[in-house]
Amino acid sequence: MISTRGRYALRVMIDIGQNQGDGFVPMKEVAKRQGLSLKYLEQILPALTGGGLVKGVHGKGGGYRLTREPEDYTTYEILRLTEKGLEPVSCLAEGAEKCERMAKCKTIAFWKGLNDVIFDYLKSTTLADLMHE
Amino acid sequence: MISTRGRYALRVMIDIGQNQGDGFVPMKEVAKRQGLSLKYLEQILPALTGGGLVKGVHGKGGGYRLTREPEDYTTYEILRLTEKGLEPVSCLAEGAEKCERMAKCKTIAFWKGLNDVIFDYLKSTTLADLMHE
DNA sequence: TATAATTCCTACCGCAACGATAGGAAACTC
DNA sequence: GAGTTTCCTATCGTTGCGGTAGGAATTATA
Repeated sequence: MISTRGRYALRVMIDIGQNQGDGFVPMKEVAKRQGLSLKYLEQILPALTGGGLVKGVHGKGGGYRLTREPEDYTTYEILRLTEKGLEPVSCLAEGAEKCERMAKCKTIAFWKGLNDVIFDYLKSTTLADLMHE
Repeated sequence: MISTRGRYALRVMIDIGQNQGDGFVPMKEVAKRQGLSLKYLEQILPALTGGGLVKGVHGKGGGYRLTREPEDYTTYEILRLTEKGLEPVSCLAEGAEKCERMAKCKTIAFWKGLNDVIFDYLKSTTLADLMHE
């Protein structure tokens, strides 16, 4: 289940892309436009700047800008940075402790297959696709 | 994220299918074979009998049997009965309160698309596929 | 009829994550 | 130095997860 963190991140990225012009978009405005809590968004955005998806500048006249063209972001990377785990089952997650039943597990291939269709979909959709919806 | 309820349900269904012969499979044996808590499984199985996926008989010599052939179960219906919600975002869930932003929401089509690839995958995989893994 | 085995029902519990709210520090502009 | 904005961290109430536990109802067998 995708949480609000990832969903809001997507909406924020769209909003920035549509409003940045050649300046910076302050979160205060995004929060107002999107009807979201500013304080909550402030908690999400450092993950996006940390991943290099947006550039944030402090102070008056500051805010955020995309660092690339919208068609060069996949939804996968936006969600990966903001969600705890995108994998549909915990044993496929990154830092998962190895399951000793893995070898004879009859369901693991099935879960990997599910993981693949999800990741393929997320990697094939760009921010530009969402902006021009 | 699929929880242990759904994952265990899948493993239990496989186990029953492989061990039922022409009798009934007691959960006690399944729990031992699968290394799972009997008490926890007892909590999951009523959902499956309620959905008509297995038949449970009480008492000595009792246990569970599949009600159909393994190729006639999709993983979708097994998970649907045992998981809270399979939808990747809450606004697509069954009893979700309607979002007033739905009309101008730029992400809803994206989420529906994700929902579709997941459901298609789950509906195209049968219990027999898992048993013969 | 008694006993053992099995499903089924319900309550409880500790833990972690979610979805924020809040306060303030740091950085930047004018 | 005043105002604005990002950034960092702490806190909080609620909910769900992953069980444990006890016992009632049902059935076969001795």
